[in-house]
Amino acid sequence: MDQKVRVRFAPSPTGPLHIGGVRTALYNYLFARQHGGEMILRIEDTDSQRFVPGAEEYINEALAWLGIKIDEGVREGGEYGPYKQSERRDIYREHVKMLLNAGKAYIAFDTPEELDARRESTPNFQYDASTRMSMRNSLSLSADEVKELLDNGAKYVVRFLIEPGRDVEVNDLIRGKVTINSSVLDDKVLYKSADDLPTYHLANIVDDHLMKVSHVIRGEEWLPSAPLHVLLYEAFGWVDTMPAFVHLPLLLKPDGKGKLSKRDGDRLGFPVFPLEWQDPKSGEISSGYRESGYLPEAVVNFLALLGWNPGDDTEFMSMQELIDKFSLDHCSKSGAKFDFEKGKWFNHKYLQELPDAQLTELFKPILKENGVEGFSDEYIIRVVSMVKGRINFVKDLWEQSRYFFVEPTEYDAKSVKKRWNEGTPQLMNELIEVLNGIDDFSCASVEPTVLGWITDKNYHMGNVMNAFRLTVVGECKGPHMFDITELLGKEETVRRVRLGVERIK
RNA sequence: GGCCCAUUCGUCUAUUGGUUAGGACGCAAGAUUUUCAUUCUUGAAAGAGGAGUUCGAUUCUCCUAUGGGCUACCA
Repeated sequence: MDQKVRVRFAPSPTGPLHIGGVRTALYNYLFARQHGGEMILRIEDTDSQRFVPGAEEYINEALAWLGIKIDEGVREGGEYGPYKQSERRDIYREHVKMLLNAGKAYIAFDTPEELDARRESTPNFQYDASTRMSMRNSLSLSADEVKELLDNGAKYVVRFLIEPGRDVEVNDLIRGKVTINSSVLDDKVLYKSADDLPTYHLANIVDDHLMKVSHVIRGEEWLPSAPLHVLLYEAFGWVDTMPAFVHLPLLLKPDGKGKLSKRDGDRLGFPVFPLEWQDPKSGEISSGYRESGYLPEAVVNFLALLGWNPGDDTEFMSMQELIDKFSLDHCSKSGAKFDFEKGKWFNHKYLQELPDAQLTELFKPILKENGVEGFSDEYIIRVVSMVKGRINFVKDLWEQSRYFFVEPTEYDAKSVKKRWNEGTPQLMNELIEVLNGIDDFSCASVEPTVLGWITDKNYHMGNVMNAFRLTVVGECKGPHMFDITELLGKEETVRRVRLGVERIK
Protein backbone atom coordinates (compact mmCIF):
# COMPACT_ATOMS: atom_id res chain seq x y z
CA MET A 1 0.00 0.00 0.00
CA ASP A 2 1.66 3.18 -1.12
CA GLN A 3 -0.69 5.39 0.82
CA LYS A 4 -0.97 5.56 4.59
CA VAL A 5 -4.03 3.68 5.77
CA ARG A 6 -6.62 6.01 7.22
CA VAL A 7 -10.14 4.83 7.87
CA ARG A 8 -13.13 6.47 9.41
CA PHE A 9 -16.19 5.45 11.29
CA ALA A 10 -18.87 8.01 10.60
CA PRO A 11 -22.09 7.48 12.52
CA SER A 12 -24.85 10.02 12.71
CA PRO A 13 -26.05 10.91 16.18
CA THR A 14 -29.66 9.93 15.60
CA GLY A 15 -29.87 7.40 18.40
CA PRO A 16 -27.85 4.71 20.13
CA LEU A 17 -25.17 2.97 18.11
CA HIS A 18 -26.62 -0.20 16.66
CA ILE A 19 -24.75 -3.50 16.96
CA GLY A 20 -24.32 -3.55 13.17
CA GLY A 21 -22.67 -0.17 13.41
CA VAL A 22 -20.44 -1.54 16.12
CA ARG A 23 -19.28 -4.27 13.79
CA THR A 24 -18.52 -1.72 11.06
CA ALA A 25 -16.49 0.27 13.59
CA LEU A 26 -14.72 -2.89 14.68
CA TYR A 27 -13.71 -3.90 11.16
CA ASN A 28 -12.46 -0.39 10.49
CA TYR A 29 -10.45 -0.55 13.68
CA LEU A 30 -8.98 -3.98 12.96
CA PHE A 31 -8.02 -2.93 9.46
CA ALA A 32 -6.41 0.31 10.59
CA ARG A 33 -4.45 -1.29 13.42
CA GLN A 34 -3.24 -4.11 11.25
CA HIS A 35 -1.80 -1.68 8.73
CA GLY A 36 -0.39 0.69 11.28
CA GLY A 37 -2.91 3.26 10.15
CA GLU A 38 -5.25 5.69 11.83
CA MET A 39 -8.92 5.58 12.67
CA ILE A 40 -11.08 8.66 12.58
CA LEU A 41 -14.40 9.10 14.33
CA ARG A 42 -16.47 11.61 12.41
CA ILE A 43 -19.86 12.72 13.62
CA GLU A 44 -22.24 13.09 10.68
CA ASP A 45 -24.86 15.41 12.08
CA THR A 46 -26.07 16.92 8.84
CA ASP A 47 -29.66 16.00 9.53
CA SER A 48 -30.78 18.65 11.96
CA GLN A 49 -34.24 17.06 12.08
CA ARG A 50 -33.13 13.74 13.46
CA PHE A 51 -30.50 14.84 15.94
CA VAL A 52 -30.85 13.09 19.28
CA PRO A 53 -29.16 14.53 22.37
CA GLY A 54 -26.84 12.11 24.11
CA ALA A 55 -26.23 9.99 21.05
CA GLU A 56 -22.70 11.25 20.51
CA GLU A 57 -21.70 10.55 24.10
CA TYR A 58 -23.24 7.12 23.73
CA ILE A 59 -21.10 6.38 20.68
CA ASN A 60 -17.94 7.37 22.52
CA GLU A 61 -18.80 5.35 25.58
CA ALA A 62 -19.77 2.27 23.59
CA LEU A 63 -16.58 2.24 21.54
CA ALA A 64 -14.51 2.76 24.66
CA TRP A 65 -16.25 -0.11 26.43
CA LEU A 66 -15.51 -2.43 23.54
CA GLY A 67 -11.87 -1.40 23.35
CA ILE A 68 -12.13 0.25 19.95
CA LYS A 69 -9.71 3.13 20.18
CA ILE A 70 -10.09 6.27 18.13
CA ASP A 71 -7.04 8.15 16.91
CA GLU A 72 -8.71 11.29 15.59
CA GLY A 73 -12.06 12.74 16.43
CA VAL A 74 -14.07 15.35 18.25
CA ARG A 75 -12.58 14.42 21.61
CA GLU A 76 -9.20 13.21 20.42
CA GLY A 77 -8.48 16.13 18.13
CA GLY A 78 -6.29 15.86 15.04
CA GLU A 79 -5.00 17.97 12.22
CA TYR A 80 -7.92 17.43 9.87
CA GLY A 81 -10.72 18.73 12.08
CA PRO A 82 -13.28 19.77 12.93
CA TYR A 83 -14.60 16.23 13.12
CA LYS A 84 -18.22 17.17 13.47
CA GLN A 85 -19.93 17.99 10.20
CA SER A 86 -22.13 20.72 11.58
CA GLU A 87 -18.91 22.61 12.32
CA ARG A 88 -17.68 22.35 8.74
CA ARG A 89 -20.32 24.46 7.04
CA ASP A 90 -17.78 26.86 5.48
CA ILE A 91 -15.95 23.97 3.89
CA TYR A 92 -19.10 22.52 2.36
CA ARG A 93 -20.35 25.88 1.08
CA GLU A 94 -17.05 26.43 -0.63
CA HIS A 95 -17.16 23.02 -2.28
CA VAL A 96 -20.74 23.45 -3.38
CA LYS A 97 -19.70 26.67 -5.03
CA MET A 98 -16.88 24.86 -6.84
CA LEU A 99 -19.33 22.43 -8.35
CA LEU A 100 -21.80 25.17 -9.22
CA ASN A 101 -19.14 27.26 -10.94
CA ALA A 102 -17.92 24.27 -12.90
CA GLY A 103 -21.45 23.60 -14.12
CA LYS A 104 -21.52 20.20 -12.42
CA ALA A 105 -24.35 21.10 -10.13
CA TYR A 106 -27.35 23.40 -10.28
CA ILE A 107 -29.82 25.17 -8.07
CA ALA A 108 -33.35 23.80 -7.72
CA PHE A 109 -36.35 25.61 -6.24
CA ASP A 110 -38.91 22.85 -6.20
CA THR A 111 -40.55 22.67 -2.81
CA PRO A 112 -41.01 19.35 -1.02
CA GLU A 113 -44.72 19.67 -1.71
CA GLU A 114 -44.15 20.15 -5.43
CA LEU A 115 -41.88 17.14 -5.51
CA ASP A 116 -44.43 15.04 -3.69
CA ALA A 117 -47.11 16.11 -6.12
CA ARG A 118 -44.88 15.21 -9.03
CA ARG A 119 -44.08 11.80 -7.60
CA GLU A 120 -47.77 11.27 -7.10
CA SER A 121 -48.69 12.11 -10.68
CA THR A 122 -45.74 10.51 -12.45
CA PRO A 123 -45.08 6.83 -11.80
CA ASN A 124 -41.42 6.08 -11.13
CA PHE A 125 -40.59 9.75 -11.15
CA GLN A 126 -36.91 10.51 -10.92
CA TYR A 127 -35.26 13.92 -10.84
CA ASP A 128 -32.77 13.40 -13.66
CA ALA A 129 -31.86 14.30 -17.25
CA SER A 130 -35.27 13.20 -18.49
CA THR A 131 -37.25 15.38 -16.10
CA ARG A 132 -35.10 18.21 -14.85
CA MET A 133 -36.08 20.61 -17.60
CA SER A 134 -39.70 20.33 -16.51
CA MET A 135 -38.84 21.28 -12.95
CA ARG A 136 -38.03 24.63 -11.43
CA ASN A 137 -34.28 25.02 -11.41
CA SER A 138 -31.41 27.09 -12.71
CA LEU A 139 -31.31 24.98 -15.84
CA SER A 140 -34.95 25.38 -16.80
CA LEU A 141 -35.49 28.92 -15.56
CA SER A 142 -33.98 32.05 -17.07
CA ALA A 143 -31.05 33.70 -15.38
CA ASP A 144 -33.26 36.62 -14.39
CA GLU A 145 -35.85 34.40 -12.82
CA VAL A 146 -33.21 32.57 -10.86
CA LYS A 147 -31.67 35.81 -9.68
CA GLU A 148 -35.01 37.13 -8.58
CA LEU A 149 -35.87 34.00 -6.63
CA LEU A 150 -32.49 34.09 -4.93
CA ASP A 151 -32.79 37.80 -4.15
CA ASN A 152 -36.18 37.19 -2.60
CA GLY A 153 -34.65 34.59 -0.33
CA ALA A 154 -36.37 31.59 -1.86
CA LYS A 155 -35.36 28.28 -0.30
CA TYR A 156 -33.41 26.10 -2.65
CA VAL A 157 -31.27 23.01 -2.86
CA VAL A 158 -28.21 22.28 -4.94
CA ARG A 159 -28.47 19.19 -7.09
CA PHE A 160 -25.71 17.18 -8.71
CA LEU A 161 -25.94 17.20 -12.50
CA ILE A 162 -25.71 13.62 -13.63
CA GLU A 163 -24.92 12.84 -17.23
CA PRO A 164 -27.05 9.92 -18.37
CA GLY A 165 -25.92 6.84 -20.23
CA ARG A 166 -22.54 6.31 -18.65
CA ASP A 167 -21.38 3.08 -17.07
CA VAL A 168 -19.89 3.92 -13.72
CA GLU A 169 -17.56 1.43 -12.12
CA VAL A 170 -17.00 0.96 -8.44
CA ASN A 171 -14.16 -1.29 -7.42
CA ASP A 172 -15.17 -2.90 -4.17
CA LEU A 173 -12.47 -4.76 -2.26
CA ILE A 174 -14.89 -7.47 -1.15
CA ARG A 175 -17.20 -7.73 -4.16
CA GLY A 176 -14.98 -6.81 -7.03
CA LYS A 177 -16.13 -4.57 -9.84
CA VAL A 178 -19.68 -3.27 -9.60
CA THR A 179 -21.03 -1.44 -12.62
CA ILE A 180 -24.11 0.71 -12.77
CA ASN A 181 -25.44 2.98 -15.48
CA SER A 182 -25.63 6.65 -14.56
CA SER A 183 -29.14 6.85 -16.08
CA VAL A 184 -30.59 5.09 -13.05
CA LEU A 185 -29.07 7.69 -10.74
CA ASP A 186 -31.04 10.81 -9.90
CA ASP A 187 -29.73 14.33 -9.53
CA LYS A 188 -29.03 13.97 -5.83
CA VAL A 189 -29.50 16.87 -3.48
CA LEU A 190 -26.09 17.95 -2.27
CA TYR A 191 -26.95 20.95 -0.19
CA LYS A 192 -30.03 22.50 1.42
CA SER A 193 -30.24 26.24 1.90
CA ALA A 194 -32.93 25.80 4.54
CA ASP A 195 -30.46 24.64 7.19
CA ASP A 196 -27.26 25.59 5.36
CA LEU A 197 -26.07 21.99 5.50
CA PRO A 198 -24.95 19.47 2.92
CA THR A 199 -26.51 16.04 2.59
CA TYR A 200 -24.61 12.88 3.39
CA HIS A 201 -23.26 12.43 -0.11
CA LEU A 202 -21.51 15.75 -0.44
CA ALA A 203 -20.26 15.95 3.12
CA ASN A 204 -19.00 12.41 2.95
CA ILE A 205 -16.94 12.88 -0.18
CA VAL A 206 -15.53 16.24 0.82
CA ASP A 207 -14.59 15.04 4.31
CA ASP A 208 -13.08 11.76 3.20
CA HIS A 209 -10.97 13.64 0.70
CA LEU A 210 -9.89 16.38 3.07
CA MET A 211 -9.23 13.91 5.88
CA LYS A 212 -7.11 11.81 3.54
CA VAL A 213 -9.15 8.68 4.07
CA SER A 214 -7.64 5.72 2.22
CA HIS A 215 -10.36 3.09 2.73
CA VAL A 216 -14.07 3.60 3.09
CA ILE A 217 -15.34 0.58 5.01
CA ARG A 218 -19.08 0.80 5.51
CA GLY A 219 -22.31 -1.20 5.39
CA GLU A 220 -23.74 -2.68 2.23
CA GLU A 221 -26.65 -0.27 2.30
CA TRP A 222 -24.24 2.24 0.76
CA LEU A 223 -23.39 0.15 -2.26
CA PRO A 224 -26.12 1.60 -4.48
CA SER A 225 -24.89 5.13 -3.89
CA ALA A 226 -21.22 4.28 -4.34
CA PRO A 227 -21.35 5.11 -8.08
CA LEU A 228 -22.72 8.52 -7.19
CA HIS A 229 -19.77 8.98 -4.88
CA VAL A 230 -17.35 7.97 -7.64
CA LEU A 231 -18.98 10.56 -9.89
CA LEU A 232 -18.52 13.17 -7.19
CA TYR A 233 -14.83 12.37 -6.89
CA GLU A 234 -14.62 12.83 -10.65
CA ALA A 235 -16.49 16.11 -10.55
CA PHE A 236 -14.07 17.47 -7.97
CA GLY A 237 -11.09 16.12 -9.89
CA TRP A 238 -10.04 13.86 -7.03
CA VAL A 239 -10.03 10.49 -8.76
CA ASP A 240 -6.31 9.97 -8.20
CA THR A 241 -6.71 9.96 -4.46
CA MET A 242 -10.13 8.38 -4.33
CA PRO A 243 -10.32 5.94 -1.40
CA ALA A 244 -10.87 2.23 -1.89
CA PHE A 245 -14.41 1.07 -1.18
CA VAL A 246 -15.38 -1.83 1.03
CA HIS A 247 -19.03 -2.68 1.52
CA LEU A 248 -19.71 -5.02 4.39
CA PRO A 249 -22.60 -7.50 4.36
CA LEU A 250 -25.47 -6.59 6.65
CA LEU A 251 -26.50 -8.12 9.95
CA LEU A 252 -29.91 -9.71 9.48
CA LYS A 253 -32.80 -10.59 11.76
CA PRO A 254 -32.37 -14.02 13.37
CA ASP A 255 -35.85 -15.16 12.40
CA GLY A 256 -36.18 -14.21 8.82
CA LYS A 257 -36.78 -11.06 7.00
CA GLY A 258 -34.78 -7.89 6.79
CA LYS A 259 -31.85 -6.32 8.48
CA LEU A 260 -31.49 -6.39 12.19
CA SER A 261 -33.35 -3.49 13.71
CA LYS A 262 -33.91 -1.73 16.96
CA ARG A 263 -37.12 -3.58 17.68
CA ASP A 264 -35.80 -7.10 17.17
CA GLY A 265 -33.95 -6.94 20.44
CA ASP A 266 -36.94 -6.59 22.67
CA ARG A 267 -39.08 -8.78 20.46
CA LEU A 268 -36.62 -11.69 20.56
CA GLY A 269 -35.13 -11.07 23.96
CA PHE A 270 -31.56 -10.03 23.29
CA PRO A 271 -29.81 -6.67 23.09
CA VAL A 272 -29.12 -4.97 19.78
CA PHE A 273 -27.21 -2.16 21.42
CA PRO A 274 -23.82 -2.30 23.12
CA LEU A 275 -24.98 -0.20 26.07
CA GLU A 276 -28.35 0.35 27.62
CA TRP A 277 -30.11 3.34 26.14
CA GLN A 278 -32.96 5.43 27.32
CA ASP A 279 -34.74 7.40 24.66
CA PRO A 280 -34.73 11.03 25.79
CA LYS A 281 -38.19 11.67 24.34
CA SER A 282 -40.22 8.57 25.04
CA GLY A 283 -38.22 7.44 28.06
CA GLU A 284 -38.24 3.96 26.55
CA ILE A 285 -35.31 1.78 27.61
CA SER A 286 -33.46 -0.55 25.25
CA SER A 287 -31.22 -3.17 26.80
CA GLY A 288 -27.49 -3.24 26.18
CA TYR A 289 -24.84 -5.92 26.11
CA ARG A 290 -22.92 -4.34 28.94
CA GLU A 291 -25.88 -4.23 31.29
CA SER A 292 -26.93 -7.74 30.30
CA GLY A 293 -23.69 -9.10 31.71
CA TYR A 294 -21.67 -9.52 28.56
CA LEU A 295 -17.92 -9.16 28.62
CA PRO A 296 -16.74 -6.70 25.97
CA GLU A 297 -14.12 -9.21 24.80
CA ALA A 298 -16.86 -11.75 24.12
CA VAL A 299 -18.97 -9.26 22.19
CA VAL A 300 -16.00 -8.23 20.08
CA ASN A 301 -15.01 -11.82 19.35
CA PHE A 302 -18.54 -12.85 18.46
CA LEU A 303 -19.15 -9.80 16.30
CA ALA A 304 -15.86 -10.17 14.47
CA LEU A 305 -16.92 -13.63 13.32
CA LEU A 306 -20.21 -12.40 11.89
CA GLY A 307 -19.10 -11.75 8.33
CA TRP A 308 -15.44 -12.62 8.64
CA ASN A 309 -13.38 -15.69 9.51
CA PRO A 310 -9.67 -16.23 10.04
CA GLY A 311 -9.50 -18.86 7.30
CA ASP A 312 -9.10 -21.72 9.75
CA ASP A 313 -11.03 -23.15 12.69
CA THR A 314 -9.86 -20.64 15.26
CA GLU A 315 -12.79 -19.23 17.21
CA PHE A 316 -11.32 -17.55 20.25
CA MET A 317 -9.36 -14.46 19.49
CA SER A 318 -8.33 -11.49 21.56
CA MET A 319 -8.47 -8.04 20.03
CA GLN A 320 -4.76 -8.29 19.24
CA GLU A 321 -5.21 -11.66 17.53
CA LEU A 322 -8.11 -10.26 15.54
CA ILE A 323 -5.93 -7.36 14.46
CA ASP A 324 -3.20 -9.76 13.36
CA LYS A 325 -5.50 -12.11 11.50
CA PHE A 326 -8.07 -9.77 9.99
CA SER A 327 -8.29 -9.73 6.24
CA LEU A 328 -10.73 -8.31 3.73
CA ASP A 329 -10.19 -11.47 1.67
CA HIS A 330 -12.00 -13.48 4.28
CA CYS A 331 -14.97 -11.20 4.61
CA SER A 332 -18.15 -12.81 3.35
CA LYS A 333 -20.37 -11.26 0.75
CA SER A 334 -23.75 -12.26 2.08
CA GLY A 335 -25.64 -10.99 5.08
CA ALA A 336 -25.36 -12.84 8.37
CA LYS A 337 -28.33 -13.71 10.51
CA PHE A 338 -27.69 -12.71 14.04
CA ASP A 339 -27.30 -15.89 16.11
CA PHE A 340 -27.94 -14.93 19.68
CA GLU A 341 -27.34 -18.44 21.01
CA LYS A 342 -23.80 -18.40 19.78
CA GLY A 343 -23.27 -15.03 21.38
CA LYS A 344 -24.35 -16.51 24.69
CA TRP A 345 -21.94 -19.37 24.26
CA PHE A 346 -19.08 -16.98 23.58
CA ASN A 347 -19.87 -15.12 26.75
CA HIS A 348 -20.00 -18.38 28.68
CA LYS A 349 -16.56 -19.29 27.42
CA TYR A 350 -15.06 -15.91 28.21
CA LEU A 351 -16.58 -15.98 31.67
CA GLN A 352 -14.81 -19.29 32.36
CA GLU A 353 -11.50 -17.72 31.42
CA LEU A 354 -11.95 -14.87 33.85
CA PRO A 355 -10.10 -15.23 37.18
CA ASP A 356 -12.48 -16.00 40.05
CA ALA A 357 -11.49 -12.85 41.89
CA GLN A 358 -12.47 -10.72 38.92
CA LEU A 359 -15.78 -12.52 38.46
CA THR A 360 -16.40 -11.94 42.14
CA GLU A 361 -16.01 -8.21 41.70
CA LEU A 362 -18.61 -8.29 38.95
CA PHE A 363 -20.88 -10.38 41.13
CA LYS A 364 -20.75 -8.17 44.24
CA PRO A 365 -23.10 -5.45 42.98
CA ILE A 366 -25.64 -8.11 42.10
CA LEU A 367 -25.42 -9.57 45.60
CA LYS A 368 -26.01 -6.15 47.01
CA GLU A 369 -29.04 -5.65 44.78
CA ASN A 370 -30.45 -8.82 46.25
CA GLY A 371 -29.90 -7.58 49.77
CA VAL A 372 -26.98 -9.86 50.48
CA GLU A 373 -24.20 -8.34 52.57
CA GLY A 374 -21.60 -9.32 55.10
CA PHE A 375 -19.92 -12.17 53.26
CA SER A 376 -16.16 -12.13 52.88
CA ASP A 377 -14.49 -11.91 49.50
CA GLU A 378 -12.94 -15.25 50.18
CA TYR A 379 -16.34 -16.85 50.70
CA ILE A 380 -17.78 -15.32 47.54
CA ILE A 381 -14.76 -16.37 45.52
CA ARG A 382 -15.26 -19.97 46.59
CA VAL A 383 -18.93 -19.79 45.64
CA VAL A 384 -18.06 -18.31 42.27
CA SER A 385 -15.47 -20.98 41.53
CA MET A 386 -18.04 -23.66 42.27
CA VAL A 387 -20.90 -22.40 40.13
CA LYS A 388 -19.31 -20.44 37.30
CA GLY A 389 -19.32 -23.44 34.99
CA ARG A 390 -23.07 -23.17 34.72
CA ILE A 391 -23.48 -19.51 33.83
CA ASN A 392 -23.76 -17.62 30.56
CA PHE A 393 -23.98 -14.20 32.17
CA VAL A 394 -22.67 -12.65 35.33
CA LYS A 395 -26.22 -12.17 36.52
CA ASP A 396 -26.84 -15.94 36.31
CA LEU A 397 -24.47 -16.24 39.23
CA TRP A 398 -27.24 -15.21 41.60
CA GLU A 399 -29.76 -17.80 40.50
CA GLN A 400 -27.08 -20.47 40.59
CA SER A 401 -25.72 -19.63 43.99
CA ARG A 402 -28.35 -17.89 46.07
CA TYR A 403 -28.56 -20.81 48.50
CA PHE A 404 -25.00 -20.04 49.57
CA PHE A 405 -26.23 -16.73 50.90
CA VAL A 406 -29.84 -17.27 51.95
CA GLU A 407 -31.64 -20.39 53.15
CA PRO A 408 -34.18 -21.91 50.80
CA THR A 409 -37.70 -20.75 51.49
CA GLU A 410 -39.38 -22.83 48.86
CA TYR A 411 -38.71 -26.37 47.82
CA ASP A 412 -38.97 -27.36 44.18
CA ALA A 413 -42.28 -29.21 43.88
CA LYS A 414 -41.14 -31.69 41.28
CA SER A 415 -38.10 -32.70 43.27
CA VAL A 416 -40.15 -33.01 46.44
CA LYS A 417 -42.57 -35.31 44.70
CA LYS A 418 -39.79 -37.45 43.37
CA ARG A 419 -37.38 -37.46 46.30
CA TRP A 420 -39.41 -36.91 49.48
CA ASN A 421 -41.60 -39.70 50.87
CA GLU A 422 -42.96 -40.80 54.24
CA GLY A 423 -39.72 -42.27 55.46
CA THR A 424 -37.61 -39.29 54.52
CA PRO A 425 -38.07 -37.13 57.66
CA GLN A 426 -36.89 -39.98 59.85
CA LEU A 427 -33.91 -40.47 57.53
CA MET A 428 -33.04 -36.79 57.74
CA ASN A 429 -33.26 -36.82 61.54
CA GLU A 430 -30.75 -39.63 61.54
CA LEU A 431 -28.59 -37.64 59.18
CA ILE A 432 -28.67 -34.70 61.56
CA GLU A 433 -27.25 -36.89 64.26
CA VAL A 434 -24.55 -38.16 62.01
CA LEU A 435 -23.65 -34.60 61.01
CA ASN A 436 -23.66 -33.43 64.61
CA GLY A 437 -21.12 -36.09 65.40
CA ILE A 438 -18.61 -34.72 62.92
CA ASP A 439 -16.11 -32.12 64.15
CA ASP A 440 -14.12 -31.50 61.01
CA PHE A 441 -16.69 -30.31 58.51
CA SER A 442 -14.42 -30.30 55.47
CA CYS A 443 -15.52 -32.18 52.39
CA ALA A 444 -12.74 -34.69 52.89
CA SER A 445 -14.06 -35.54 56.33
CA VAL A 446 -17.85 -35.29 55.95
CA GLU A 447 -18.13 -37.14 52.67
CA PRO A 448 -16.69 -40.50 53.79
CA THR A 449 -18.57 -40.32 57.10
CA VAL A 450 -21.97 -39.68 55.56
CA LEU A 451 -21.47 -42.09 52.69
CA GLY A 452 -20.22 -44.68 55.16
CA TRP A 453 -23.34 -44.25 57.26
CA ILE A 454 -25.55 -44.70 54.19
CA THR A 455 -23.69 -47.84 53.16
CA ASP A 456 -23.65 -49.33 56.67
CA LYS A 457 -27.38 -48.86 57.07
CA ASN A 458 -27.92 -50.14 53.56
CA TYR A 459 -29.88 -47.02 52.64
CA HIS A 460 -30.49 -45.96 49.07
CA MET A 461 -27.75 -43.52 48.09
CA GLY A 462 -29.86 -41.52 45.66
CA ASN A 463 -32.80 -41.13 48.00
CA VAL A 464 -30.78 -39.94 50.95
CA MET A 465 -28.48 -37.62 49.05
CA ASN A 466 -31.24 -36.01 47.03
CA ALA A 467 -33.39 -35.40 50.05
CA PHE A 468 -30.35 -33.94 51.81
CA ARG A 469 -29.75 -31.68 48.83
CA LEU A 470 -33.38 -30.66 48.77
CA THR A 471 -33.21 -29.37 52.34
CA VAL A 472 -29.97 -27.49 51.84
CA VAL A 473 -30.39 -26.12 48.31
CA GLY A 474 -34.15 -26.13 47.83
CA GLU A 475 -33.99 -28.18 44.67
CA CYS A 476 -32.06 -31.02 43.14
CA LYS A 477 -29.27 -29.15 41.46
CA GLY A 478 -25.91 -27.62 42.16
CA PRO A 479 -22.29 -28.59 42.69
CA HIS A 480 -20.94 -31.50 44.67
CA MET A 481 -23.00 -31.78 47.87
CA PHE A 482 -20.12 -31.94 50.32
CA ASP A 483 -18.42 -28.94 48.77
CA ILE A 484 -21.58 -27.03 49.53
CA THR A 485 -21.78 -28.21 53.12
CA GLU A 486 -18.10 -27.48 53.71
CA LEU A 487 -18.65 -23.86 52.75
CA LEU A 488 -21.96 -23.55 54.59
CA GLY A 489 -20.49 -25.06 57.74
CA LYS A 490 -21.89 -27.48 60.24
CA GLU A 491 -24.29 -25.22 62.04
CA GLU A 492 -25.99 -23.89 58.92
CA THR A 493 -26.11 -27.29 57.25
CA VAL A 494 -27.77 -28.94 60.22
CA ARG A 495 -30.15 -26.01 60.61
CA ARG A 496 -31.28 -26.36 57.00
CA VAL A 497 -31.86 -30.09 57.24
CA ARG A 498 -33.97 -29.45 60.33
CA LEU A 499 -35.92 -26.70 58.58
CA GLY A 500 -36.48 -29.00 55.64
CA VAL A 501 -37.94 -31.69 57.85
CA GLU A 502 -40.33 -29.14 59.32
CA ARG A 503 -41.34 -27.52 56.08
CA ILE A 504 -41.37 -30.14 53.36
CA LYS A 505 -44.55 -32.13 53.02
C1' G B 1 -42.09 -1.31 -10.26
C1' G B 2 -36.68 -0.05 -11.40
C1' C B 3 -31.49 -0.79 -10.12
C1' C B 4 -27.64 -3.25 -7.33
C1' C B 5 -25.76 -7.27 -4.23
C1' A B 6 -25.98 -12.15 -2.56
C1' U B 7 -27.21 -17.80 -2.32
C1' U B 8 -22.77 -24.56 1.26
C1' C B 9 -26.01 -28.29 7.36
C1' G B 10 -31.66 -24.71 11.26
C1' U B 11 -27.51 -20.65 12.22
C1' C B 12 -22.17 -18.63 11.55
C1' U B 13 -18.82 -20.50 8.17
C1' A B 14 -14.20 -23.66 5.66
C1' U B 15 -13.31 -25.65 0.85
C1' U B 16 -10.90 -20.33 -4.70
C1' G B 17 -12.05 -27.35 -10.83
C1' G B 18 -10.65 -33.51 -8.51
C1' U B 19 -12.40 -33.74 -0.46
C1' U B 20 -15.78 -39.70 2.67
C1' A B 21 -17.85 -31.39 1.54
C1' G B 22 -14.41 -29.72 7.38
C1' G B 23 -15.30 -26.81 12.05
C1' A B 24 -18.43 -24.15 15.60
C1' C B 25 -23.40 -22.88 17.87
C1' G B 26 -27.90 -25.26 18.55
C1' C B 27 -30.29 -30.17 18.64
C1' A B 28 -30.29 -35.68 19.86
C1' A B 29 -27.96 -39.95 22.13
C1' G B 30 -24.29 -42.04 25.29
C1' A B 31 -20.42 -41.73 29.20
C1' U B 32 -19.55 -39.60 34.11
C1' U B 33 -22.40 -38.27 38.71
C1' U B 34 -25.98 -38.68 44.85
C1' U B 35 -28.78 -33.99 41.53
C1' C B 36 -28.62 -30.16 37.89
C1' A B 37 -25.07 -28.13 35.00
C1' U B 38 -20.18 -28.42 33.20
C1' U B 39 -17.03 -31.81 30.62
C1' C B 40 -16.05 -35.85 27.17
C1' U B 41 -17.64 -39.15 23.10
C1' U B 42 -20.95 -40.10 19.20
C1' G B 43 -24.92 -38.85 15.82
C1' A B 44 -28.48 -36.41 12.53
C1' A B 45 -27.86 -32.24 9.39
C1' A B 46 -25.76 -28.62 3.55
C1' G B 47 -23.31 -26.31 -1.77
C1' A B 48 -31.55 -23.23 -4.38
C1' G B 49 -33.23 -25.20 -9.43
C1' G B 50 -32.04 -25.58 -14.65
C1' A B 51 -28.76 -25.10 -18.71
C1' G B 52 -23.85 -24.71 -20.41
C1' U B 53 -17.89 -24.73 -20.28
C1' U B 54 -14.80 -29.02 -18.87
C1' C B 55 -12.18 -35.52 -18.72
C1' G B 56 -14.35 -33.63 -14.11
C1' A B 57 -17.97 -28.76 -11.22
C1' U B 58 -19.99 -26.51 -4.59
C1' U B 59 -16.07 -23.78 -7.08
C1' C B 60 -16.35 -20.61 -13.93
C1' U B 61 -20.68 -18.53 -17.36
C1' C B 62 -25.92 -17.75 -18.33
C1' C B 63 -31.14 -18.15 -17.02
C1' U B 64 -34.83 -18.84 -13.20
C1' A B 65 -36.09 -18.78 -8.14
C1' U B 66 -35.34 -16.99 -3.39
C1' G B 67 -33.23 -13.57 0.13
C1' G B 68 -31.25 -8.73 1.08
C1' G B 69 -30.25 -3.56 0.06
C1' C B 70 -31.26 1.07 -2.37
C1' U B 71 -34.83 3.93 -4.87
C1' A B 72 -35.88 11.32 0.53
C1' C B 73 -34.23 18.52 0.95
C1' C B 74 -32.27 10.40 6.26
C1' A B 75 -27.79 8.60 7.09
